[in-house]
Amino acid sequence: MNEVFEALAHPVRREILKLLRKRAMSAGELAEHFTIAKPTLSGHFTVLKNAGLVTTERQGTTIIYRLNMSVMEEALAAFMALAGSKGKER
Amino acid sequence: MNEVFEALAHPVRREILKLLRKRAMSAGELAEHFTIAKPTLSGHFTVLKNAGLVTTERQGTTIIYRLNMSVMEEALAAFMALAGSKGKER
DNA sequence: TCGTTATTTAGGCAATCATCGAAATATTGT
DNA sequence: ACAATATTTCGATGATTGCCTAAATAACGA
Repeated sequence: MNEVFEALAHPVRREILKLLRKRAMSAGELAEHFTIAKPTLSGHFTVLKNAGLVTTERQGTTIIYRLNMSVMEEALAAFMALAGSKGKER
Repeated sequence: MNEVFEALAHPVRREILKLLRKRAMSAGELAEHFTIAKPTLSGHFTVLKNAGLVTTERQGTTIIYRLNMSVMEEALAAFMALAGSKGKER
């Protein structure tokens, strides 16, 4: 879970998650939304992947990134445990 | 909000928040729960304070730290926006 | 005012992070 | 086999982080 919180600590990585929330995208498509160099972005992808927040699938020469909702929800639950919300309230 | 996510990225800082969730505590009381040096802990306090996650109040020679629930809830809302939960679901 | 307690600030150091350009790898089409 | 495209890995660099010890600050009581 620590890796998840560390992954969320960078604004670019949070923006990536936000984009993937709408739909899965290739690395190149994601890159169009940022001005930083591709190798830098690729590093961010790796952090998100290691945290389990995204999964990848190769499609020909492109690699599709998609959000891993189950880990996102686990993270949300962990955050709720911190914030004090019971998380089970009707 | 970026400062909040950065503050949450360190396990010691998350543990501090967890402790403060139960009750407000002085810096010294908090320090009893950790093995790291007090100046190091003091640095973590500063990060949490700058993020708005905690507030302080001096009581004589001790300084009381307490959780700032409103910021915690804002952070939770921001997280929900990422995780895709609508946050208003019954 | 002096000594004690609580906490923070200062200074230094090693490790990690974010970034880049260049090079490597993988896949597809010709 | 080669060229083109998509993406990652490598290697370097400057900035930031986390940690420590020592010193400074703040408040109190004798």
